[in-house]
Amino acid sequence: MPSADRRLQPRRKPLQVRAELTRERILTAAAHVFAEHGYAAGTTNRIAERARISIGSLYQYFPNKDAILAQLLIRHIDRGTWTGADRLSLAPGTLRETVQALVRDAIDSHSEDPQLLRIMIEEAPLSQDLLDAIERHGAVRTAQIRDLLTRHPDVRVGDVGTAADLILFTIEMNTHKLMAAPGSVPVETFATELADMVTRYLRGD
Amino acid sequence: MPSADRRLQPRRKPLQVRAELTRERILTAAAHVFAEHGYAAGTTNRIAERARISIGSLYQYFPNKDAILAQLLIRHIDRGTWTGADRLSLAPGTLRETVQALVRDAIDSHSEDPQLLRIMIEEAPLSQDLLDAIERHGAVRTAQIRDLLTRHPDVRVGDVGTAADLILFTIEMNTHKLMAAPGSVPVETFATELADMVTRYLRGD
DNA sequence: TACTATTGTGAGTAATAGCTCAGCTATTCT
DNA sequence: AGAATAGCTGAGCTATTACTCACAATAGTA
Repeated sequence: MPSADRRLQPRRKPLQVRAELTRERILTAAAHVFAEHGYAAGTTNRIAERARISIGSLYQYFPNKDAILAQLLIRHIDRGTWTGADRLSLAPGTLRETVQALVRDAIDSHSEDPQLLRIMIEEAPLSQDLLDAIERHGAVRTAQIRDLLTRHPDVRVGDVGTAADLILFTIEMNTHKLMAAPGSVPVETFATELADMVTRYLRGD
Repeated sequence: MPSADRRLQPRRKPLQVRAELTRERILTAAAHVFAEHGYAAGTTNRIAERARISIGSLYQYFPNKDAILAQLLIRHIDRGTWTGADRLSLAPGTLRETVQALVRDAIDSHSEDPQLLRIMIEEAPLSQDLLDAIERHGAVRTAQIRDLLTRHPDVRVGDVGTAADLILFTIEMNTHKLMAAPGSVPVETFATELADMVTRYLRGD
């Protein structure tokens, strides 16, 4: 763990303001390009063109194409769009309310840029470093939910760890499918049913 | 629907036995190569090399790279690995037994070559034709499950259509995750919990 | 054996995309 | 102002890969 993957590190640190701006333009452009064309067809030249900077500048701040998507993904995670439910560890409430909040947080995290998120989830060539980071993050969330389930009086489930994994993944993937599709299903209905399923499961028979 | 996507049609029909053999070798090799290297890195030259035929022969039976993966996917669907639960439409039994059978069928369909299936699901560049075929197939399955739910006396759910979508997708994705990961979770435990979740949901409060 | 149709070959082509580098411009420092 | 540093440029290099085509080999037929 002492030596991080150099292939994801920038080759130059932006010191001046305009440099930081350039970096931002690259990331913004990349988000648009990846969302629109997908990862493979989202070429670095296209990104540079959209950012209105030269291809050379792009490679001043990102050592390779993968690093750009990695940065976008890390930002998304850090920004808390995947961790919006942290507060739930502390907040009380009925089981149904709690689960509904989980579902709503998932929907929120997918609302910002569903297309980009789809690309990152489905097409990104994830490096081991990035996978580890995501894995660690997932472990934290699972632990939080496990605590929550353990504490809640209404939860009656065999193994709390398995249950935490199961409901987190189920909520995440169903939400992903819901938001990625072009409004084919009424959001409210689906969200309610999803919350119902999880709630009934956690309550036991 | 009268004009199928020509880009997926072979340019020559195998008439002799050795030709059919060659075609088979290509598909077998492609399955291995895609599973091992992924779709992008699974080059046509690598496939030909593994099949021990020339790259030219490969392009005699498949017009392009996409068509090879498409053929593998179509085979998988036709082979019934995704339709193993058809019999459930007729078979009676308790709700829990029925759901458990659904889960087991899903696991079976993912057992054969989980890596290849992962590639096909996550990395395949699906043509519209192929998407339509999958869509149609999915609609059939959903209809079957909807019928099943409608008929079963123990099912108490608001909208049967939404419920069918929800449980099919949930079972499919959870199974996919379970089988794609290298035995990180005990299969039996997870399968039981998954079946429990779906069963409790369908039974209503 | 001679003829034809089918099948197989693999060096080579065309297109694409990630990425470099020598030189230029802008900003900061003294 | 002049020097030093930081930032920017974009033509083009290098590598890769899907795919072609002129030809060779094999199988079927009489």
